[in-house]
Order: sequence, then structure tokens, then C-alpha cells
Amino acid sequence: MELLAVQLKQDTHCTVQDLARQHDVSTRTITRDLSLMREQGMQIDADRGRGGGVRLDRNWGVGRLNLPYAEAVDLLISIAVAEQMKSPIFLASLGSVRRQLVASFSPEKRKQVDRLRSRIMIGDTASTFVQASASAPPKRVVQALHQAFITQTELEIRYQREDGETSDRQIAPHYLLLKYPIWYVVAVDHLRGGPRIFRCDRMLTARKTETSFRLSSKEAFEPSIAKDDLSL
Amino acid sequence: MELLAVQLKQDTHCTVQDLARQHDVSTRTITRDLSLMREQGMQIDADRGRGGGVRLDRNWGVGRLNLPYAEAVDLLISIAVAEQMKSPIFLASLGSVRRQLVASFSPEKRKQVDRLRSRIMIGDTASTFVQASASAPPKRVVQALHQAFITQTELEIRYQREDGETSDRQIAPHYLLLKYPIWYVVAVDHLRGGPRIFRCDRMLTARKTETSFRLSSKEAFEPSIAKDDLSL
DNA sequence: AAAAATAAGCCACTTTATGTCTTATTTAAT
DNA sequence: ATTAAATAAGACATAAAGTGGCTTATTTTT
Repeated sequence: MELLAVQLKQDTHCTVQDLARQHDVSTRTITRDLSLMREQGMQIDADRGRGGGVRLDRNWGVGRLNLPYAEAVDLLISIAVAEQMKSPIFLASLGSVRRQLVASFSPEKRKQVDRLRSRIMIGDTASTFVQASASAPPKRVVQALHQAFITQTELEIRYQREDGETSDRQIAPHYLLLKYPIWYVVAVDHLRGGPRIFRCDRMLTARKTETSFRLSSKEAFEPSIAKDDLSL
Repeated sequence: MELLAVQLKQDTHCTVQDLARQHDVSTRTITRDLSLMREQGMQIDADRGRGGGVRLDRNWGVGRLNLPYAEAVDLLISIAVAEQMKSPIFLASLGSVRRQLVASFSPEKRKQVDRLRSRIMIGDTASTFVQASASAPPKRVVQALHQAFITQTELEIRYQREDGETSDRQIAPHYLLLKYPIWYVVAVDHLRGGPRIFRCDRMLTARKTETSFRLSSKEAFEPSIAKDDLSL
């Protein structure tokens, strides 16, 4: 039946006999399978009579997506970010996708993912002035940051300040803040102590460590967010 | 076996006997099913001996996502938009999701969806000045626009110009342009003739008609995009 | 050493799926 | 109007697959 579904998706027109020949079973089996598939909710249309045939309703499902854990998490968070960015148009159906994704997690993991989602903050869009200085961070930096953020481990970075000076730091990436198109890392700088905010596109290199950290509440970072004039 | 998979996802620890009791089958059947599921590639770990049990590998797939056609299209386009917006962090794994989605479409539909995707343009982020005047368009407007865009049919709108004057128009939504956070409709205004650009958040009402239209090339709209200073 | 757990072979038995034949119905072409 | 080609579905014998109970082997904790 899975194979049949694939077939019906690809061929726009085929008869029961065609399907029977291709799958090397009798027509009776095919008709039986088709009726079972209909019972399971698939919209399979059939034209009777000469020149007829069966086909899948144009608007029926594209089938199944098998997502490994890491991808599912990323997709879920991306959808959450997109929804929070409130630039709707294609977001209407995304709610349903998100619900399906959430439902497919175990209750225990659901909490983990929810917490992950709550660690992402969406702020105002960056000012035109800031945008002008924006650049895409190197892929490796993004990967390391992504990993460290998800696994809640510290990160070694080389950071370039606005004035051009570079410094090496070890930071705990507690929260991520998007002021589109720029991502900020809301972190605790362990060597210097205390909360700091880093622009992702100013990180020259980044390496994930094995040191994990305990999450602090958002409130702990509010002063530094305010100080850097990154108000939400 | 599908039920078993669900169970294993939810319970972190259970024995073959537990599963047998819960599904009202013998332990032999459960072990057989588990080994079949392993053959199909699922990472099911088992601890032998006293206190042992079976569990799904932490990082194994969250299972299957069943997306109806409309949702799959929306998801695909959303991912495409997110990728084009180039604010990476959670985008790394999204490529794989996109590939899976694309693969699940039939070749014929793949073309349709690709064309749909090519009808979306991502421009520069709106200026701070424009952003200040931005507001979320009503849900109904978004829904109607979404429908009309996808089905390539004309749209009746009531539009409010910058100077506050309102007018009724019938437009063919050829392209969508995102200058975050504002969406523009690149359209042909049939009553007035010729290309026009409309800000989505200035549409007061919108209704999808049954009149379909033939797509014009992007070039045809470039002059009006330039005129309205919406340069890409 | 015993108990509790997975893993898997064997075989009778039960359930399900399949194929063949049949009838009814719909639709297009002759 | 008739015929051919198509779906739809019932009946029944047969083939295939799944299940349960038994067994043995192995691993791990108590």
C-alpha cells in the first residue's frame, strides 16, 4: 500500500490493471488495497468506464517525513522563530505542522524542546545603521554556537569588538536574541565574569567545549540588554 | 509496530513483558516485532539482565510527519523564505528537511512548487521609517491573499493609500516581495491596467475570485519596483 | 548461584491476504 | 443501441503471514 501510494503520487493516470501488472498482483488485490486506503482517509478518485482509471486527489498529502531528532528540533525552533517574527503569509498552516511535531516528541523531550524555544528571544528589527554593518558569520562559528546552545555547554570564542579589538573568551550561551537580521548571544563571560552580549557576526572563531552550565533566568540579563540598548 | 514505536517514544523504560501486557499479545510477538523494527533501521536499545528493558535511542527519529498537500507546500516555501533571509543559526538542518519535502512531491508537482517558490522575492529589510508604520494585516486578508497567490487567481481588495484614501481594486498577485517585516504584493491592477505594488498591511479587505491569470516575468515589474523605491 | 531480563529457534494453530470467478455498474467509443 | 473498458465488490478456496507456547542460549544484577 505504501508503494501504491508512491505510484499514485507520481503517475497522474493509471488503471487498476496497470497497477496490478506493475506490482505483480491481481487486480482484485489492487482494488481491495485501494478501498482500504480510502478507508484510511486517502482521497483516491476513480473514473469508471472506458478511458477511466484511478488517481490521487491533487491536494492529497505528499506523504511522510522522517526526521531524525536533531532535525526535528531545528525545524520546530525555526517554526517557532518564524511565528514569533510575525511576518505572516505562509504561517497559517505552520501551526499544524508545529503541533504534529510537538506531538511526536515524548513528554519528557517536549519539555526540553520547550525550554530550548523559550531560550530564544525576538527583539525589534535592527536599525538601518546597525544593518549596514551586518555580515553573515562564518559557517563554523554558526555550527559551534548552535551545538553549544542546544547542548547547553560553554563556548570558546574569538570576538572582535566594534572598535576592531579582538579578544578570546569563554562564554556560556544562555539565550539567543534575534534583532533581524542579526543574532546576538546573551551569555555569561566566565573569564571576565558577569553577563555580556555578543553579536554573532563579530565572532571570528568559535569552539564548543564540554563544560556544561546551569541556565540563569532571563531577568539576570535584562540589565545588560538594556545597557547595550538592545531593548526588546 | 506503529503503536509500539509510539509507546517506546513515550516511555523511557519498559520491559518486553510490559509491552506484551499493554498490547495484549505474547512476549514472543513483541520480541519478534522489535527485531523487525530493528531490521527496518530503528535504533532500539535493550538492556539484558535483571532491571533491563528496551528503549528507543535518544536521538532516534521523532517519527513520521504526515503533511497534507497544502501544509507541505507552505512548509517548503517557509523554509525557502527562511533560507533566503539568511539569518542562519537553525538553518543548517533545514536543508535536509527541505530535500525530503521536495523528494516527496511528484516530479510534476515539484515544478509547480518550484515555480511558486520563485514567485517569492526577498528584498532588503524595510527602513526604520517604514517599519514604524508597519502593522499586521488582518487574518482574513492574509488568508485570501495566500489562497489567491497559490492558486494564481485574481484578488479583490480594498486598499488604503499612504495618504489615507481608500480604493477598490482587482489585482493579479504575480509575486510576493518581503522587505522584512513587510510583505508587498507585486501585482497587475486590472481595473487601472499595468503593474502596481501593494503593501499587505494596507489592505483593508481581500477576497479571492475565480478568475485565474497567466504569470508575467519578473522583468515586467522591475520598473514599478524601482519607481516605488523598493529596490531589491 | 539464582533471578530477571533479552534473543531467537521450532512448530502447531490461527488469522489474514490473495487469486479466481462472478455480478453489478458506469462511461466512452462504435 | 451495442459493445468494450473500466471500477466496485461478493464468495470461496488456497496461500501466506502472524501468533503463542515451548525451548534454549546469553547477559546482567542481586
